[in-house]
Amino acid sequence: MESSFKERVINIIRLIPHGKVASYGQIALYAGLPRAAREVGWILKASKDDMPWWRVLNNRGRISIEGNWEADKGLQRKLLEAEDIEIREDFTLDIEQYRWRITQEEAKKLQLPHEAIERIIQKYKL
DNA sequence: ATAATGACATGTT
DNA sequence: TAACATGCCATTA
Repeated sequence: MESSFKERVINIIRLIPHGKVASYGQIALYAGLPRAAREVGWILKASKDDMPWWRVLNNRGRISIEGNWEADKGLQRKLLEAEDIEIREDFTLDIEQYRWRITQEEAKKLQLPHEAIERIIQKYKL
């Protein structure tokens, strides 16, 4: 089953350009469910082959993959470093320095909910 | 149908 | 700054 929320999340993540990153909550906000950061994680896990999953981090600038994902954790750092993003020893980074911001044109093209647009403007200064 | 879980976020200590 | 609590909501059990 494919919810429109899921499709929006996938489309949004695909817009993140080389060398930029976004947080789970930020993606959820763009997709219209501001408090559904965890769902973005679910979608990433299920569709990691269809999008640049490594450009999505938690809002504290930390690579969140733990446990069984240890292998991918190292891979994520490698992929980010390959895009000239500096990662510290403890897998953290200065997310604000690299945070991607959606453009009005992109938001319009994705037909994001009007509510979402307002929240984006308020929080991330679209 | 209810309860637990999770690649999270935010506010309070 | 870091640990803990609470909120979220789709997915699992």
